[in-house]
Amino acid sequence: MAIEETRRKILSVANKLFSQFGFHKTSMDEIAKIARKAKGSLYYHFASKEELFTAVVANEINNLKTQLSLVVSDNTLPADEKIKEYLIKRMEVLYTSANYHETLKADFFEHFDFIDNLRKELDLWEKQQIQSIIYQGVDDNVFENQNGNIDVLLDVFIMVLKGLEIPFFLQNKYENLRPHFDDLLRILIKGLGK
Amino acid sequence: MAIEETRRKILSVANKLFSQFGFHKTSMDEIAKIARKAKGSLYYHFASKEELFTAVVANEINNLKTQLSLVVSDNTLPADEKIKEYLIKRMEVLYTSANYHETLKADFFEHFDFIDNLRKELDLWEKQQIQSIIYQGVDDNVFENQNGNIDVLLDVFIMVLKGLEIPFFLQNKYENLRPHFDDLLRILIKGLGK
Amino acid sequence: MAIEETRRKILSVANKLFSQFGFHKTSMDEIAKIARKAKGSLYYHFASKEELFTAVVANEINNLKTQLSLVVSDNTLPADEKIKEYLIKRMEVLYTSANYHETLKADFFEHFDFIDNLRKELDLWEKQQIQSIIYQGVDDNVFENQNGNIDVLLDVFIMVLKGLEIPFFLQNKYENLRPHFDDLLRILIKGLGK
Amino acid sequence: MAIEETRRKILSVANKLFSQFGFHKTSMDEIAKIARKAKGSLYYHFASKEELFTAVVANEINNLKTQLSLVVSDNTLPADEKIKEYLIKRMEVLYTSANYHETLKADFFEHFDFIDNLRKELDLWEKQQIQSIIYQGVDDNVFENQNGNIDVLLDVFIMVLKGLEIPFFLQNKYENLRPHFDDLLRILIKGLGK
DNA sequence: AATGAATGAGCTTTCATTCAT
DNA sequence: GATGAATGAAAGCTCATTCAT
Repeated sequence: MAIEETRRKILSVANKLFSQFGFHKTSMDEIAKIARKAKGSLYYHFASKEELFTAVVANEINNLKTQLSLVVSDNTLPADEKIKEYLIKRMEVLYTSANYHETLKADFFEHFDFIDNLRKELDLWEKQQIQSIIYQGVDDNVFENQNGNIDVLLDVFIMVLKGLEIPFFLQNKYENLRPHFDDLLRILIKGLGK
Repeated sequence: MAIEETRRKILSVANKLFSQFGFHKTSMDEIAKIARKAKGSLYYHFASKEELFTAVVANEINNLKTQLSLVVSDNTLPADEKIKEYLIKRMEVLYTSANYHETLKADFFEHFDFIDNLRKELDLWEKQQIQSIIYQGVDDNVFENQNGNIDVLLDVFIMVLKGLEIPFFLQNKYENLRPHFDDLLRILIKGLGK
Repeated sequence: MAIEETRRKILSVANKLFSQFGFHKTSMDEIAKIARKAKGSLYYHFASKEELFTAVVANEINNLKTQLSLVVSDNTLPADEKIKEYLIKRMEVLYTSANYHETLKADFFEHFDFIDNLRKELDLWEKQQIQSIIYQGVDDNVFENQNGNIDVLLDVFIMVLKGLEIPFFLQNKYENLRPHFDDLLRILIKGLGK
Repeated sequence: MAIEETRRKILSVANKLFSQFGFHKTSMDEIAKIARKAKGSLYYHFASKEELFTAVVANEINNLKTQLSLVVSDNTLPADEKIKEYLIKRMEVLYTSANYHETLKADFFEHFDFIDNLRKELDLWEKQQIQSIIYQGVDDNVFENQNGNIDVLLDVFIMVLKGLEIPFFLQNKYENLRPHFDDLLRILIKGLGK
């Protein structure tokens, strides 16, 4: 119990600091001080700064998955609305998952290889989810069949989806652009739809 | 002349290293060593590491603007094709502008204020270019009038545009996704179009 | 215990080097090397070079206060002899407090604000001590009442007192001038006295 | 002419900057920039930073000597008033000779050997001046003969004189203490006098 | 399980000085 | 006489990591 408590405390403080100041500008020293733990303790629980950061990000990815699963498995929604819900929920969760942004930094920008696996796993998982929605949409005659070339449609959609992470969240334009959400989705769905 | 040569050499080496290793992992020491200049010389020409980085990015932004201007001012293209060309050219230039990616890091990620102005200026400039294309498209009856609410359309388009920077280039998926370009554009244009 | 040992070792080496070469010409590198500690260790114990220097000076000031207190509280001495003893003891202690001289540099010369507080505190403390001696002297009818304007007398005396720090010690003229001490004091006391 | 003009300009700017920021915190770069001269020009006229500083100080010492000579050679004054005038004039000139203070720093504190000669020369010169005043005073029966031991009296007086440089000027207490001047002098003269 | 003192490699930056022109 | 580009040694400081306890 005590050990779990310490680990949790460290993770919690690390989460806050990494998201506030970024990976580089957050030092192990500061995490230790704010968590009221010895610096050595951080290394007892996490082999390195990178591993600590990875653990923090893993937490948020799990949270994102949980939330999105609820949408995907909601069978009361038609495919076009479901994909809209998926997008909105995704944005909302990411908006509060500050460290996932750090993942972006790490993965895209800083060439932090140590985060790669988490990213790739999530990418794959999301692709599967959206695939299932699109298949549902094609089955239900909501989406165009795309001449059977659904994989391309899927790739494009994911591409846009992930692309939106940046302007929406990293630039802190969520509030500004939230009102345009419907327009965006209309255009995307129209592009997808029959 | 000699001074220009030195400056160019430093910029050139800095460009290569920054794009290869990122801002943080590139040290002034290494830039100096590879450029075969004294470390002090870097500081003679650039007041700080940040200023050197800024100069590198400014170069690439100017290059990007020059290339895009050619597309925008090409009056032989209809609006829908012009916007397609704009997007493609943008991707191509960015693909070879490795340090613009560093800008992204700087701006989005590390909150490097010193790059802010360059980014904002470019954002504004691009918005104006695309605005002119969309207006042309509405005038020529190629795009829907959007009930006169062209600004929203503009915001959404730019949002997608900028969002695409990430998955396409920073993940080095350019080659993978290049074949899907037409599909993406079809969907986007269809979303925009009448 | 170990930590105290390390701290003391650093302080001791810093004391020696600062007094020998001055604040500027003593580098943290050299202190570390001579103390056989890692440079990082200096920064573990002292946040900055300035703080280390301040700690060194604080030590000497405390020592000075302790020594002078013995004189002031010695009630077997009449005021004129006590003030003479005070002056002599002051000179003697300062003569071996090489880094207090650095304080002078810091305070007077280099305008090092970070030493200001220590200096001011000491100034105030000394003023109080001497004030008590002079009051005693006036009470005991050893010193002239100065028409009740003792503060002026006090200021002048302290002025001379502090002024003497320089020629006596910083110019290493202690040995040369030590023999003239009695003459100096005779003149000063005569100036003060009835 | 032009060459003299350049030299003068450099000296003038150096004087201002050294006195404002001190020797260490004034860089050759800044002197060159403010003097609107190339850095290389400073080295054409002065072999090193130290030599430039020395030249600046030499100027002020000459000025001090000139002013004090006027007092010493004024034969209308009795010795006690002359010594008072000497002290006052000395203070006044020093108060406006900011770089002489730097000399003090350099000589006393920073162990700048390169300034030593100037200091020693001035010390000797002043000792001669004051000696002549005291001899005049003894001759005129204004000062006590001190049992023929005038050298001691001389040393003590110079000691106090130089000691006063610090509290009066370097601590910027000139204005504060100017009103106490008469009291100080009264005490000193009383100590010296019959 | 936890501590925290100690480490050392690495960083950016400063600046007096040199020298070809 | 004057320039200013170039130098390189040195400085203060940071921080992830280790390890004896």
